Amino acid sequence: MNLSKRSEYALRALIDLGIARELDRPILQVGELAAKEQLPIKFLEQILTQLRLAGYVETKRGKLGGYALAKPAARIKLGAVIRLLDGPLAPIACVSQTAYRRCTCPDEAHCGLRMLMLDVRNSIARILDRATLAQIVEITLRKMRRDKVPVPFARHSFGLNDLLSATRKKTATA
Amino acid sequence: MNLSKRSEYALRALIDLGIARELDRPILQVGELAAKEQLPIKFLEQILTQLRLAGYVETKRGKLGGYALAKPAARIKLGAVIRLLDGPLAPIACVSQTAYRRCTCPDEAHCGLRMLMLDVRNSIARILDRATLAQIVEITLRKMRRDKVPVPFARHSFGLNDLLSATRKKTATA
DNA sequence: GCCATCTCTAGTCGATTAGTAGAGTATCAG
DNA sequence: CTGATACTCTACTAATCGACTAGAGATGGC
Repeated sequence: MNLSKRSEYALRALIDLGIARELDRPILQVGELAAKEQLPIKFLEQILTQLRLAGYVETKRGKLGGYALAKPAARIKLGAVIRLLDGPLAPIACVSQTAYRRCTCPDEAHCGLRMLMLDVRNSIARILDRATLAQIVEITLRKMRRDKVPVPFARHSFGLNDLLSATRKKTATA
Repeated sequence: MNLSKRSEYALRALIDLGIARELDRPILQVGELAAKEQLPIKFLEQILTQLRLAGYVETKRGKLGGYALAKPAARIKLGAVIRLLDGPLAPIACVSQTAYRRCTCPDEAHCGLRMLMLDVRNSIARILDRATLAQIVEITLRKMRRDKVPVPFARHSFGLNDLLSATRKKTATA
């Protein structure tokens, strides 16, 4: 019943991107993400590319480039992300809704194991297909604030870039 | 979120043993099990040995030997069987109750992914740790009878052995 | 044009999965 | 007591997968 590292890293990165956007830092570089989550940078890069091809993130190259969510966090279902990277949620293929495959048991309709696993798969899918990135981000932020933990990606180091983008934003929304 | 073939075969074999016992055929040979479930015989043998070492089945060697459940089906929790063969139920180690291990995320208490996966793991465990072999066997048998499907392992071929054991049984219970 | 950043392709290395093979040992019928 | 039958134990393997690593290439801002 394992989640692969691939999926784990993908979700952690997406959550970070969601948090960052919430804090008005829509773009993060792969290096920042890797540092914050302690992930191997090149591996994470691959994963982000996969997320890009699937339309979850978009990228900007060159200086001040990076990765950003490509759509509203509320429209990113975590189940779909896991399916993209790890394949079906179902423990065995004969109970998968999205990638059904017959198993070797002689009579599927009366297979006790199948009934049980169908139950498990529905339970997993109910959670993961309902959960959106926005929900996770919101809960995470709320918990961090409640516990007075420093929130990541907040712009505490005011370098030139930060000042510039802050100014740009203010004038834009004004 | 995969169940390994190992676990799948183990559960199918246990269910068969449970059904067989219910039909007064407490002992099945590995060949019968493999034939009914279409499994590679030597692989299944290995798995059954593992189940024996863990106390789920017991064996009789020699002619008329085979495998039988070593305890009441009601006391066999399917979650425990899967844990034995596949390891923890949890999708990631940092939410496992039986085999917790810290993950690399910087702050476990405020990790959104962890909260989500904890939910998933509890959901899986709730099903698999409650489900007993007896329940599965009962449901399976009921379904097969309701649909008038021929029940496996019923003694329809009356060979000498069957007659003998039937007689023995009658005299014993009389 | 320079540098930071993403992009693409390939390779690596160990672990795991799903088996096979075969000699050994216990049991029971006859 | 002997032979057939069935489990037991150890070893091996081939393929796949998971989790990276490496490095040259493309792109964009300044």
